[in-house]
Amino acid sequence: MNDTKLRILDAAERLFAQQGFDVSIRAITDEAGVNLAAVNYHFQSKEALLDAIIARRIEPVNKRRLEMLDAIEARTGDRPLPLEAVLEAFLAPVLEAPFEHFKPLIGRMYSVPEEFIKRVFHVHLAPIVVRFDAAFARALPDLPESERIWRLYFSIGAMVHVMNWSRVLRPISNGVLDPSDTRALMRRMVAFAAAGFRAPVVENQPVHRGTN
Amino acid sequence: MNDTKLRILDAAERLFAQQGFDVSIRAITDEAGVNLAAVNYHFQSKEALLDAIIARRIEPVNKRRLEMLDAIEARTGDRPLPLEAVLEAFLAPVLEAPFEHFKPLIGRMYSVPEEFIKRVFHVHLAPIVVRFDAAFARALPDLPESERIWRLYFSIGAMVHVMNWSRVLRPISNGVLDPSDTRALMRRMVAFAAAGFRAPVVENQPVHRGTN
DNA sequence: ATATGATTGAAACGATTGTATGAATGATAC
DNA sequence: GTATCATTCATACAATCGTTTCAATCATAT
Repeated sequence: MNDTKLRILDAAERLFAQQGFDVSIRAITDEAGVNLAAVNYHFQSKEALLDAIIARRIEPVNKRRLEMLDAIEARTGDRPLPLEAVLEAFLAPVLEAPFEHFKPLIGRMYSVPEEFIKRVFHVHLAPIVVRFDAAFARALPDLPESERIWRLYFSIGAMVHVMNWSRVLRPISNGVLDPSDTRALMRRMVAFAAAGFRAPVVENQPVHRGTN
Repeated sequence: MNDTKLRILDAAERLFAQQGFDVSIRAITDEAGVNLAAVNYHFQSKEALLDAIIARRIEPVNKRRLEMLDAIEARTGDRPLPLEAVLEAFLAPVLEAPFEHFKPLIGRMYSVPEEFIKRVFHVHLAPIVVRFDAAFARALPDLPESERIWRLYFSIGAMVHVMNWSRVLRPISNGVLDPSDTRALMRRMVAFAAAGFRAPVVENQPVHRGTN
């Protein structure tokens, strides 16, 4: 790939992750050390640049997620899929992605349902969600569909929230939370989500209010 | 309160919830049917207006959360706090808030850790989190502190994510998810988070990869 | 009725935004 | 070496931004 084009991608990714998606093109080209017009030359517009940045990082992560899921299904045969393994296939490639600014970048992306993000969702996210929902159905055949999808979204929410606050979790928790240990974080999240997925389905009655 | 000031608050809240925080002051004053200069007259700046909008909605919700927690503690005495009830006190006032644009508004707010949102966090959110963390500690006395705080953040993430995507959850789930039934949603989330809180603490070893 | 202070109004400010233009420079093929 | 195409450059454009100014209008108290 062209050198300036790469420099723009890297600089824009860095600034988007640090300051949000409303960084000016001038700030990007300054950071990249290239001319102002280079963005509209190599990409058509600022929005297309953003698409390219997201795609560059999401694609390999999604590829890894599907690879891990394929491996699980291959070695499981016709038996129910192991829930923790499916969760790991869904979470680990994201939480442990080797891209420096991936967490805040994706965290911001997930949380701003503007027009452009709906497009990103349909292109990059929806196929993954559909594929994994089928896997969760195979892991929990007795769980009703709506309950299963709700719990998948709860799990995604936990993941996104940690990505979003990864830079501030340590200070605001007085150092108790350490998001840099991605392996331990992944195990914690898998344990939490797996238990949530296996929770008894709530009936149409008030929640328990008595003793523990 | 002054009429124009109220109209600005309502219009800005509506537009912020619908379009995000980068709505122009002109769009707000047009929507409110007031003069452009009214925003900088009644509030000092656009940022102060945003503070006022957030505070107006968060304060009564937090008040309700603490009331419910107080009631739980009062009727529990020295015994361990009932986990589901504490979760309900934390989640219900948010999920069932009677403000029309509350969900997308708070959803956006939680997910944009800009400078202003750090201030909002310290003013409105941190005291609540500290208070409820103590309650969760009383509900789960054997759960290590770091694990407890992680799981609280996972639960907050599930809540925020649903708030953030409340307007699109139904279409992208083909109508399976219905966020408008806040009572049922609250029960589902309590069941999910409670099970997550009670999950066995993960050891320092790879997650289970074998059969289910 | 008149004075006083609060509020509203129209207009303009300087700064910044994304994008477009056309000349200058670069590299590559013949 | 020269022609051809891709790339870079400085500059300008029109639009929009948050904020300020100051006169006009309103409400209220005396």
